[in-house]
Amino acid sequence: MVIEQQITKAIIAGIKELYGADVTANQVQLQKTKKEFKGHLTLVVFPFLRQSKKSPEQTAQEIGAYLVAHEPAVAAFNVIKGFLNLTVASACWIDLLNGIAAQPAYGLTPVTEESPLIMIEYSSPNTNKPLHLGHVRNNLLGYSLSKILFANGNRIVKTNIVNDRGIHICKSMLAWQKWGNGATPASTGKKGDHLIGDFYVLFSNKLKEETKALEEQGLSKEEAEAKSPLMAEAREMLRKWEAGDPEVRALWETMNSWVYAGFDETYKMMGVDFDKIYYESQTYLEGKAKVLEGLEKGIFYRREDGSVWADLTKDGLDEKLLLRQDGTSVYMTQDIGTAKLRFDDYPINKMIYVVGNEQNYHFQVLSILLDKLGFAFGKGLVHFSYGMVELPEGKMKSREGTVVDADDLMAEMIQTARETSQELGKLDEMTAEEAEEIARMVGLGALKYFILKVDPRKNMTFNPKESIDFNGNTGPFIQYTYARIRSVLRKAAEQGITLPEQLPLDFTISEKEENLIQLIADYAATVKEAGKLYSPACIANYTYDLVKEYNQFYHDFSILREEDERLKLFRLVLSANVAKVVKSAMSLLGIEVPERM
RNA sequence: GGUCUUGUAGUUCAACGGAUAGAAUAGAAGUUUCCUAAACUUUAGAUCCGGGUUCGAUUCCCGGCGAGACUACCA
Repeated sequence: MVIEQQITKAIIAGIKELYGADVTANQVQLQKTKKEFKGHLTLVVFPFLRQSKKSPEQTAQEIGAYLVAHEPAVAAFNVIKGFLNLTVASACWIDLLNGIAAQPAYGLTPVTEESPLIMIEYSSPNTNKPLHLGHVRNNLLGYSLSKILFANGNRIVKTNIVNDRGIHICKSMLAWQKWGNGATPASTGKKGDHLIGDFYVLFSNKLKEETKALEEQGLSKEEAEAKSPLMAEAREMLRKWEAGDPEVRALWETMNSWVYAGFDETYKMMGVDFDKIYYESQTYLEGKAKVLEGLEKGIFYRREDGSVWADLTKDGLDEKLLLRQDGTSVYMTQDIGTAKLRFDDYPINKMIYVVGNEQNYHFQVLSILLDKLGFAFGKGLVHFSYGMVELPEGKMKSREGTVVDADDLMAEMIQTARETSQELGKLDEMTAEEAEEIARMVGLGALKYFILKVDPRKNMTFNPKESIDFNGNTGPFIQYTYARIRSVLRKAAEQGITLPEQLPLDFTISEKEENLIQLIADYAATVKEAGKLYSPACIANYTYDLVKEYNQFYHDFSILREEDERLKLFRLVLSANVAKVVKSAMSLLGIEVPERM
């Protein structure tokens, strides 16, 4: 990074001197040299042909010659077509490594009181069923994004909005009342969220029986559902809830508390957390008030049946319902209320919603509505929209029972990690606790890495079997490399070798090693890019590149057997810094790395 | 129908408008007196189709075709 800036400056000066033209740093396309060519950095000279009025080759030759003569960092150059490949002096690379070694938090931007405050919402579960694979992607993306933005020098508030009210919860409650026989998490040994989820499924099944019977009498699906006594009971329960009926509220409180206990367990296992949790039961009234306020100001309008709407046809969208004819609020209304509360609570500079892409339209509308209502942040809200997770067999369908449960999934991943380790005899010398801890890190690392390495916008296929592959572009492979480096460093310490804080600059290292230093140094730029693009995938793929490169390098020789003491120390320092960067990068993904495995 | 997203090796993923489109996996062939073989080496294989902009297009624009999501008084 520093080297690039230095050379960019020299190039600008060179073009000024050679062709008398002024160019900006933006026009200087200095990129990493491709592997198959000699050199570290490549200048694309096509943009400068206008100034030089010469052929690409000749222009590149002239700039190259100038740089070698005037810029000490450039040791040599070669020209291929319109590409000027520059070789940077070894001493520069060692100097760069010294600089990185001296910074414990290399690549990370410190956060101060004055840093921008970003609120990031993710997870957002319903309280009527346990978390599934889709939530897993959401949680991992949200958590990783918060770490990445923090690493880029932002203050972060992680938040969760729990959909704790509505007809869906009433369905679970009703089923529990009717057929639950007083079951509790304690009495059944089930996690609270799973217990409630089971009752929700039970309700759906009973309802299906009922509507099926009605449909056979000639009613349409909608009519059958409208006439179903069970649905009527559920709706009645929701009405009572809204009216504050003490009995319904008490049941609601109890059942929600079971669910939250279950969620907490899942979040803890997943390694995600929140700074502030909002509940829709506490925000929907706020939203209603805000909508009525907008109605008074003439931003919205009321239809004859009493329902309240926003006309967004001028914005190229449809009309949107905000309050039902009975005055109750809808999803959008609640989001308006939640937004208001949040901005009352925190001086937020930017709001990011991590929500699936099926809600793209919703957030488009929300942004416009908030703007119309006079919230300064409305236009700037970010909907971090991610794609669906599919299975090799196709989409997850709750109706067909193909939904992958988050708890089950994590348990399976850990179990597979455990079995694989046992087969390989890796855990023989460890205590049971150590082995279990490593199985946990590896199993979850495999899951997290597999999901985060994919571009968030894209739909992805999650293959549980492949994800825990210990080869290739996977979490375990990266963890393994890290553990191996740590092992080398431990052995070095046992041999009484202490790593110098600064390496001398006056010895030669191989081009491969120079490339590796370059790759380590790229970490800082990668973190910035990930912050700009909101992309954990960026970090993941970088980490794999680094680890892969290191493995090839490492395979060629034995560091501890190296007889040249200076070279040995250099390689140890190099390894230590690879480990440092890998650990830091993985931490941005929310993945732990074991010291041994 | 409309809006948005997306289309790259058999498969899963990469590629600020730059060189011969990278990896991984599955396939084929190898490597262990070596700090952890969960590794490494070699090999074969892809940009949906048609136009346009450009010195140069997987990338940007237009038109097809395919996939997905949304278009609820569900959340």
